[in-house]
Amino acid sequence: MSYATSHIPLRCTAQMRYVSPLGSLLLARTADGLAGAWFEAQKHHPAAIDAPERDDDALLKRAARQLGAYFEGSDAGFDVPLDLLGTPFQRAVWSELLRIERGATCSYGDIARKLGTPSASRAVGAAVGRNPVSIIVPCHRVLGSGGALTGYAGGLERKTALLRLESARAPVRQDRPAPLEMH
Amino acid sequence: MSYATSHIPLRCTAQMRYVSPLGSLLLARTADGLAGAWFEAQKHHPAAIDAPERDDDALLKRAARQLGAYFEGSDAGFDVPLDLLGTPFQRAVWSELLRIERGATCSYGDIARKLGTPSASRAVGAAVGRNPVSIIVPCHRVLGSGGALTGYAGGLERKTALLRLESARAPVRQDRPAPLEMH
DNA sequence: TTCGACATGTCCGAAAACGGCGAGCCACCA
DNA sequence: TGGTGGCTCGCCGTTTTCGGACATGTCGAA
Repeated sequence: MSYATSHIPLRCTAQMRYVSPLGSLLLARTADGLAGAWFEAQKHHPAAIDAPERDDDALLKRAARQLGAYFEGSDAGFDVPLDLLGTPFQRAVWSELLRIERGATCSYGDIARKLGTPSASRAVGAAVGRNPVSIIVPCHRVLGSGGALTGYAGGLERKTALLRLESARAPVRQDRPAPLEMH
Repeated sequence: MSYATSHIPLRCTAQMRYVSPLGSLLLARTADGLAGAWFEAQKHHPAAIDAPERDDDALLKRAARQLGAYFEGSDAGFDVPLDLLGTPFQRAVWSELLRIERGATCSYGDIARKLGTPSASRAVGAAVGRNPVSIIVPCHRVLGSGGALTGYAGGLERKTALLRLESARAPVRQDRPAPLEMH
């Protein structure tokens, strides 16, 4: 059977919707932790999650609260337990993402080197793109080696907005300052 | 992801071993019912089931008890709730199996015709071979159109033994009466 | 500088292979 | 003749296999 993200929904025990300034997010948890945070209609969004919608779930509520603080500019960070379901390689990549500090960025090749497979930068790109927990697992902090945005499952506009919010010394050209909300 | 039987273990919540006169059976259940009963080392036996071994599970205990009665010759039948995980076609085939009464047999083509796909007898054979719940879902009652045994995931000897136990007017040639246990 | 060729893990679609079949045909024999 | 047994071929759902495509980056050749 495939390892694919499509098997995440099978393990989920509850889900909840959180409305962010950048659009609605679907949060999902397993018995062990937060397993998903997908923008509506983003790439690789799971088809359907066979789990009850629970606005009273403690873990999901905490995640939503911390996301709210994040979007208001707090740099308190996140401490929700995660349950990242994927292949060993993907989990290794996602673990590296968690070590990128707010305001910092790195390249796909940097991660490949840290994992000990320096030629796997392209595979790293694929794995980063499959990150199931947007924002909290900061896949938006990974850029091309030249500083190009190169891609984001939720759309490049959201990636730009997140980096700007984090005051990253963004290698992102901005002709004019744009509002946080996407047009 | 594949529909294959290999995803059954993912849903299982408990397992238990039952020792029958024809060999040891691994019983497994999901939240919804009995999902598997496999002979040791039979064809298509799932690799590993990530669920606790619970000898006190009510549903599994009931299944084991009814299997015990079955092997002692009782014709009380089974009333354990089942959760048969498979493709729509497989589930349709397995449902037909449940309608074959004890002591009766039918052919693969018969089932294909009942399903409205009279030319799919070969596909029926494949589906019957994947039956996850041996004995209780009586896949051993299906023979070739000429009465030949043709196959059994647990081995033809067990198929013969089960039919003999059920006193099916077996189209099975027996040179000499054999004991129920396999040699 | 620019261009092309690779390396790398995983997913996805298409295509081929694989069976717990069964009908039809033919050879062979009383 | 009629019956039997072996062989071939079509059938169809599922599994397996295979070839690209990717949120890239390094290296060598022109």
